Amino acid sequence: MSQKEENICEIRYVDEARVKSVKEQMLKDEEVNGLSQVFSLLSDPTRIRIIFALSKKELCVCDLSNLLNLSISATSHQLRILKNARLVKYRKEGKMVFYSLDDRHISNLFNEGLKHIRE
Amino acid sequence: MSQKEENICEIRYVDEARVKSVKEQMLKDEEVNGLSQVFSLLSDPTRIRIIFALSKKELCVCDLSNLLNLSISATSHQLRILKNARLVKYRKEGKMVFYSLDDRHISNLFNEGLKHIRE
DNA sequence: ACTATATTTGAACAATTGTTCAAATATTGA
DNA sequence: TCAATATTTGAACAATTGTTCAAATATAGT
Repeated sequence: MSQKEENICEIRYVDEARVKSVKEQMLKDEEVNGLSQVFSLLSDPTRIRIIFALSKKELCVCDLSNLLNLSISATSHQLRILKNARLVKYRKEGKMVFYSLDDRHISNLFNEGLKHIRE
Repeated sequence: MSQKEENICEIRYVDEARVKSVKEQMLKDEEVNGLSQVFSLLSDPTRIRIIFALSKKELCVCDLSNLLNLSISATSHQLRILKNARLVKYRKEGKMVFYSLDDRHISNLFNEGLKHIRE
């Protein structure tokens, strides 16, 4: 985040008014970080497949692992990340833990992404 | 991507029908990769700010660099990534290069993300 | 209590990525 | 052609991240 001042085009920029105008509308840091976090969560292929699967059905770790052809450990690690971000919730039934989606916004975001790539 | 078979819950999974049903609806690899790429592009704070800025106004590299308080080099690197992904386009005017958004889907995705974090 | 099953967790490793620095292009005006 | 400005590029470095492996919990049945 730190950089030398002389490297930031401080000499003369072309349209000061334009820069100022955009600067005033610019997103707050917390908004930028929030966006970054959500998009990061959705940027991993494994998590994408998990979210898609859970959008269809509630599944236990073992079923998910099988479905995704992924080790149980890796599946669990990713589920924890999604759980911490409150994108999924879980329910215990005996030894098994069932996961399901826990965010009504995420499907919209996800589908908007699908729309984009299918164009 | 490679893992030992015995680690993938091959012994017995609980609801074979459920797994099968989801498996049949599962996203294609290319769709997963496509989604991953788009969300990755949107997951970096600097690129988020660039996209937001360009959604307001066409800007040259120098102006953008100034606006973001980022080195010109770093700005240019990120612009190239966005250009390669066809999210931004550019226009040369003398020594200067002006960038602007080049994807009508991206604003929707972006705004859906904003909706999510603002909830 | 003991065993088997289901899941979680921590450490380590490899791969990816964003920024910096230095050098290279590109364009304009003198 | 020379100097100045605007941008691009490549290499290197640090930081982040996803998977694996091994070990730890947790739960149920015997």
